[in-house]
Amino acid sequence: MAESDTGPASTVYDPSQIEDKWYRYWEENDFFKANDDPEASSYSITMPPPNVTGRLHIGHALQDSIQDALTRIHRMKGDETLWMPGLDHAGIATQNVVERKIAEEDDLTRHDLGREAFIERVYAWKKEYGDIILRQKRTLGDSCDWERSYFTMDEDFSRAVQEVFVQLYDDGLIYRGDYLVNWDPANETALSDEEVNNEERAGHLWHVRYPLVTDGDPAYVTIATTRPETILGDTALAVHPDDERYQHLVGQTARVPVLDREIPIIADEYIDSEFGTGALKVTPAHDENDFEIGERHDLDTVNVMNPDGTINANGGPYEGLDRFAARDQIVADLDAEGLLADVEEHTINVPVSDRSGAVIEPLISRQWFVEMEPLAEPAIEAVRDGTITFHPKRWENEYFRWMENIRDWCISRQLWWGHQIPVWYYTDDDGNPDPERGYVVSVDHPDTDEEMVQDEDVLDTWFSSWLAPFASLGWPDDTDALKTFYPTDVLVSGYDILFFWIARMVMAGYHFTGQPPFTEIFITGMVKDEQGRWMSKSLGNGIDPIEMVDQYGADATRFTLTLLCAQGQDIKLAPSKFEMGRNFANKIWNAYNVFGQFMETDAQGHPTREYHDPRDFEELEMVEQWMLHRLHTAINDIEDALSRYRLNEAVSIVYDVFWRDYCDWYLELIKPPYGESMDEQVIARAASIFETLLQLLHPFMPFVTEELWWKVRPREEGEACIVSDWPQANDVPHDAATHDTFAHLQELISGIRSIKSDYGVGAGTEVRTVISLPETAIDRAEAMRAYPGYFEQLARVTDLTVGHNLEKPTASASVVVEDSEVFVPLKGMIDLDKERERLKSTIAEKEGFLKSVEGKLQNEQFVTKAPDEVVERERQKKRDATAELKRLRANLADLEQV
RNA sequence: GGGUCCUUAGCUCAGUUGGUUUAGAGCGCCUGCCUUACAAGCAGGAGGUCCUUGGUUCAAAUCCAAGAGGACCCA
Repeated sequence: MAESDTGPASTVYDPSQIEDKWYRYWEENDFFKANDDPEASSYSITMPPPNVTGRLHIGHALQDSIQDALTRIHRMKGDETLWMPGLDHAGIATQNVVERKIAEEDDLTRHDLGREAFIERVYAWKKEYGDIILRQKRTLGDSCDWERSYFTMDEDFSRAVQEVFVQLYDDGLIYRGDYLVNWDPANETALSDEEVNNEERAGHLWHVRYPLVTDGDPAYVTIATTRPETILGDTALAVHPDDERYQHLVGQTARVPVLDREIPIIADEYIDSEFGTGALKVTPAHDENDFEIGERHDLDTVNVMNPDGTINANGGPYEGLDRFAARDQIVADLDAEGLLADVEEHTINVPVSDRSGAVIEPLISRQWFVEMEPLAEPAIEAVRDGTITFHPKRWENEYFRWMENIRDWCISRQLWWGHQIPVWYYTDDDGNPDPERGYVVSVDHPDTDEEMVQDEDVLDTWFSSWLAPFASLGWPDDTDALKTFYPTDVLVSGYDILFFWIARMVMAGYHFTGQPPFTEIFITGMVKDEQGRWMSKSLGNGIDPIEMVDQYGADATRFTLTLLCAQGQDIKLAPSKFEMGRNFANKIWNAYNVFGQFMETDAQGHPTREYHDPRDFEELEMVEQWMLHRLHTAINDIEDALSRYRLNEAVSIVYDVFWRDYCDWYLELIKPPYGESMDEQVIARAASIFETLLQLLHPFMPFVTEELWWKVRPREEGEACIVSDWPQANDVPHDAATHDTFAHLQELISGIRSIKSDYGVGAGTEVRTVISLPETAIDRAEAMRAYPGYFEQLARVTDLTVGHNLEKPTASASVVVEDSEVFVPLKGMIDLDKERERLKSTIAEKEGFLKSVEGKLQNEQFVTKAPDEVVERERQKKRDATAELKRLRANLADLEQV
């Protein structure tokens, strides 16, 4: 915070004074509520349901800022608008945090508690953190329909999940089997391919000698492995059939080192003769490629690992050792026995659990899978034919690549927290599932006399959240909510969950509803820290959005994030960035006072009477006409930016028109002299334009705009900014000719200010100014004569002479603006050398410009091939520059004579 | 190994389908201002081989190719 020694007149905007008040007001008036009305023109967004593991992070704030802006815009446009909130149970992540909590607080494991008691603890956690997150979203100003809020473990939602499982099973798309899966030994559960990341790590390539059973030369086959512990599960050695080095060995038998088990030597095309020694050990139970080789050659499958990553009884002497301890021990033993031929440094790709960070073990396990290819087909087609569009478009490539190479989805998890799989087993006498007797797939307990037990495992979290767009609206029932709001309009999310969630939702949408879940996909960049690193708890470099709201205000936080979010680029963020938004909110707040201080208001600051019909724009001053034209243009530009999902552009347009045009020029000019009052008509128009600007700003800065909305004129109860009509460009009068004249005048004023600054004449010092125009510029001259006050107000020009082809007064500084010349007599203050330098540098600049324009025009190719309008534009530039140069040189020559 | 993105002012980044002056913003910097809305502000300034090299074109920050550096995704 900068220390402030400002006087009592200083009014600093304090967001904390008003934000809660307005949020409560909006909620109490049901403004966020969407009505089911299948006939209505509707707009809907499914909020990516945050998971209940923790607090909101800055990425949520970014995505919410965008979604809420879209929501508010469409609400103002009169659409029946629904922003659908929800919470995700986040199976494995939530189970992890609760396990950690009970370990820390009570020194218990979930097994100590038992399933039921543990689930109770998870629900307690969910209650606490779910509430925190929803409260935090309110703090941001999210205008979602909270009454519809769902949780993926709710009864209704769970029912949808179970129905989907049954339906897919009936469709023949769910199957169960023993396959090699990604096993997370820390969580002791299977994971999907998407939950596994490959990391490059420094490792070793151990060359190991496998003794041949048959005597002879050589006595060994040497293989290379990166995971010696898997030697325990070897069931063959393999070489390439064309590899001459090994052909004679095929069909022989080798001995597994350390264990002394006998295994065959086989030939398989898969072997890469170039890698390692060209001979491969085959461990079907612990390697995907080996598994396939095993299938082809009908090899034994020996699993040597327990679910917790320790070696099991098949590992003989190594039983009970952790896999990495076993690795070290085996290497040591091999070395001792002289079976370790070589050790190389080797970079290996290690699969790592996205959740626990543990090294993943490929393990054969009985799991449930979804066959994905049939689901992918319509999802691919929808993007291909443009039914669904990505913004930015390039993400389509990622989507296609994944969809077209899709692999079956392992959906069962050996966890307690989640949707229990709707599969029921017949039991044996002890009440345990009897594998011989089979199972029934059913949402409810099958309708039989005997007791059946449900599958203990739960479903992958994403197997529920992929249903969000329709399950949140009541599917599988054919509800009015579904009819009104489904398909939804746009999905806003980060690319980190493109496959996990977004792509799967498209598949689910088509398969279960026959429709796309949404038609636009807005992919945001990710928020990184100042150095471009991912924000993480371990690095402690995260930015807490709620802290930012406390410090800078929700409006500032939202504004800044939206402004920085350009077309899917990652955002490097530092807390200081929010100053931009805070300063802007403060600017808006203070701008109101310019005219607001002259309004008659009640104790709340609300006007007590209507000043003017805001649509009556008769007899406008030049600056007012100019301002309206700027506003008109801005509305059009914003609309255009929004249609292309360029929210950062929209925000930047409204920022500029508010600050640069409305505040810097318009307000400065309508401000009355000290002590005088403001004309009522002027107040009314200022308030009216301000009102429209508030509406344009509202979707991005809802609080400060709502607060001021009530201060610009008397309102009926409920006539809030949030539900006001979105501004239409054509409702704003616009006159391009006046606009141009004023724009020219702005340049002249800037010129005068520039001269004053260059000569150290205080901005407040009064000066005389002569403006010379060509005879043809009669209208412009008249306009300037009509508004000498503009020059006085903005440049302290107290004596303005406007004429045609006027003489330059002696000892004056000059600027040339297009066809106009501005002379500021500065008797006694002018420094001739300095003025010469000024003019010379301007001339040099202009000459360079003229030269480049002439270069183009002298190019015959350009003149013949470029479009006429482009050539004409260049010719105009040449004429203008030539004329300006003439005046500049004349001014210089004039100086030389002194 | 395959793919995507990024490289523009001291810093962080905008820059639509190539042509609006010789490229913009915020922050920072320099000068002057507590000018009765705002010092979280106002006015005026300085500051750029648009990564490099080729190519396409009348015209390239923008399109194409190669290279350099960085980030990410997939295998």
